[in-house]
Amino acid sequence: MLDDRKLQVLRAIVSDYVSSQEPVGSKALVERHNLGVSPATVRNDMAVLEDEGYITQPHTSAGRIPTDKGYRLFIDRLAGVKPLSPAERRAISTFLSGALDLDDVVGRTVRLLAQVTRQVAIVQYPVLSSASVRHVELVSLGGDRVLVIMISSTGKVDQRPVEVPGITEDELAQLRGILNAALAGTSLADAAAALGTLDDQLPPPLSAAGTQVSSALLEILGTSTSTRVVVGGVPNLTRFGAEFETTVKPVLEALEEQVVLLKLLGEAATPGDVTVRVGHENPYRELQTTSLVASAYGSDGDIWASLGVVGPTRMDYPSTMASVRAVARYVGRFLAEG
Amino acid sequence: MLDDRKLQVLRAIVSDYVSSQEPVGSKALVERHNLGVSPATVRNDMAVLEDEGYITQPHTSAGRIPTDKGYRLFIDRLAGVKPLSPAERRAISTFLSGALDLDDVVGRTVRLLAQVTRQVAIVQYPVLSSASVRHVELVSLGGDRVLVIMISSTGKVDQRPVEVPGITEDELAQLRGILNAALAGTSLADAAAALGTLDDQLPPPLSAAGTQVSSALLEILGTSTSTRVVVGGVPNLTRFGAEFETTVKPVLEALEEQVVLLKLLGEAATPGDVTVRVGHENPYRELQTTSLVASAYGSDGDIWASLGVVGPTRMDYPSTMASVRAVARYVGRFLAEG
DNA sequence: ACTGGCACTCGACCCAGACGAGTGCCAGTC
DNA sequence: GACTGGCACTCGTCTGGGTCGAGTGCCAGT
Repeated sequence: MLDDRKLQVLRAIVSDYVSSQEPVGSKALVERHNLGVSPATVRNDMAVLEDEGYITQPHTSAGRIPTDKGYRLFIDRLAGVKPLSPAERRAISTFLSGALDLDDVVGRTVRLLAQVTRQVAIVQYPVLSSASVRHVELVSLGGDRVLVIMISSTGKVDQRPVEVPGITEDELAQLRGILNAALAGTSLADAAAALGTLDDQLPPPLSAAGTQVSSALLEILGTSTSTRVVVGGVPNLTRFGAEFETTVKPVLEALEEQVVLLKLLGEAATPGDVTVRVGHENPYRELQTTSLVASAYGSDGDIWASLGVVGPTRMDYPSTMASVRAVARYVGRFLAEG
Repeated sequence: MLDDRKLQVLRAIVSDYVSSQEPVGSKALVERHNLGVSPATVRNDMAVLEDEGYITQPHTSAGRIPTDKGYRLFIDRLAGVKPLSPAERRAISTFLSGALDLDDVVGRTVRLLAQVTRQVAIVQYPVLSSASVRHVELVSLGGDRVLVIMISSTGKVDQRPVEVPGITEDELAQLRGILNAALAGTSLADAAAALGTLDDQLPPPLSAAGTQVSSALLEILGTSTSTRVVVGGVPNLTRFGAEFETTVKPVLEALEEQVVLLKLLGEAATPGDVTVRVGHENPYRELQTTSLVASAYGSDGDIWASLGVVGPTRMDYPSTMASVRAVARYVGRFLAEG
């Protein structure tokens, strides 16, 4: 059905179209890639590829452009891995040195990814159900208010204020000790359970406060497994194409929806490997004119979160995939050491 | 020079152009606003207004559009305050109820502002040199690493890891006590000074650790006076106009530059009042096709930070200004109570 | 000081024609 | 049977000319 040369033709179409943004015809194809056959032959091959749904014509007298299905085939079977340029390699291996804290790491990562891929970059804050509670802190805010702080083993800090009428500093210290004894070192998943049994065991003067505090902690644990994402490189969308209001607006809207982005990245969950969703393979209508290239990152098969880029379906998949993979690996390694 | 009617003509031009986005001619003006004079008269007035630089013609056979100078005059002398609609009023007074923490407050604010103004909203995290240190916390991360955490009276939490070789839990507790005794309750500005004198007074076993920790605290104090900004409503830029690559891209780029945004908002520092920068009044070239409407927010003359919106110069100034002012006031009040 | 009238400008729109890239098909060749 | 050269055909893009009309500036008249 699809012999070797037809695949080669498809590959040539994809690569020409990606670089020129214009429908590619048989003659130009033969000229630029030495296929060893005449334009007429290529035309026949193209007709077959079109029948099979891999390419399409915008209009009768124009060249062909790849369909989503065509890109898919290209990615699965035709894309060689394009090695990173030395400059990119260098940028990736140095961009995190000197990072201050987690915010800084994520911020730098998103900027780097946007820069090397020239697409919109999306980075999810690391979160690990396998992470553990490092420390719980209770701080009196004066009056009846107490700030509950939880620090996880990733260095992430969450806080939440609660109302605890009439608690003394001593009681606070006591409660702090009990909480840390019970929670410190437990995984985030176990911590929730531990909190449940804890409530009953508190001495009466603390029980009211304990209920308040542990419900705050539960909230923190809850939100802490669905973290934020950060987006960068939005200006790159301007290279998207002419149709502004119709094409770019939905994408911008999707990018402001944390929930959508989280789901999107969440589904790209195999670490080490790069997941690509081309156009309509994407479940979100707003993003069906785009492709997502994403990868999970983590350490030793332990997935922390995902990152990736979103761009027009006509993107340079080989190098984008290479960049995303490289960045994901590097961030994983950096955070594991850090 | 500019008699009453000429000003009225300018006002009419601005308001018509803002709503129609198209150059407005003398005839249409007379029809829509009952100026009581003929188109020819209006034309004469327009000629004067054009001489003075308040309006301009895109091309010879077109109507007039306001210049930046025209908008400026409009804002200073002609814009009546447009009262908020009941729906807006309601939205503004309820959008913060149930906010969880500072992130949530800022996030909700930026969304609200973007929604009611239909522009790009920018909200700066509250920061107060007049704020004080609520609490300093040191948490051992295992090994030689210690996490330094500072909580300010706004509820903002900053952290930074430091290397402190061979410190014991006891010493950590001791240091924590000393630091809190010295810093808790002092303003962020005074805290830096207090840290300086503290170093000398530490008992020898703590002095090495103390140096590390206090330099981390100084960093936190430093960054804590120049906080982050959050941007929302970017999809609203699609209503900007046709010229995409040339007009919108620079704006998008500016919006990704935290530094630029901070400076921009920083200059809009009078609380309670709304500052407007029209087009070229703006120091940043990327934003000279836009207007900024901003206001500081705070409590009792105590400025915490600023918020505002960025949009095309042809925006509805009266209602945008009303919305920004209302939101700024409400957030200030909310945070003061909260 | 205002108005009605008039000549003028110039962008927007429409139409027709030329151009050319690209196609599909077919008969011919290796 | 696979490939090729040739050819008629399609159709989007570009160009140029012509019309239309909104809007202007100016001027003479009230």
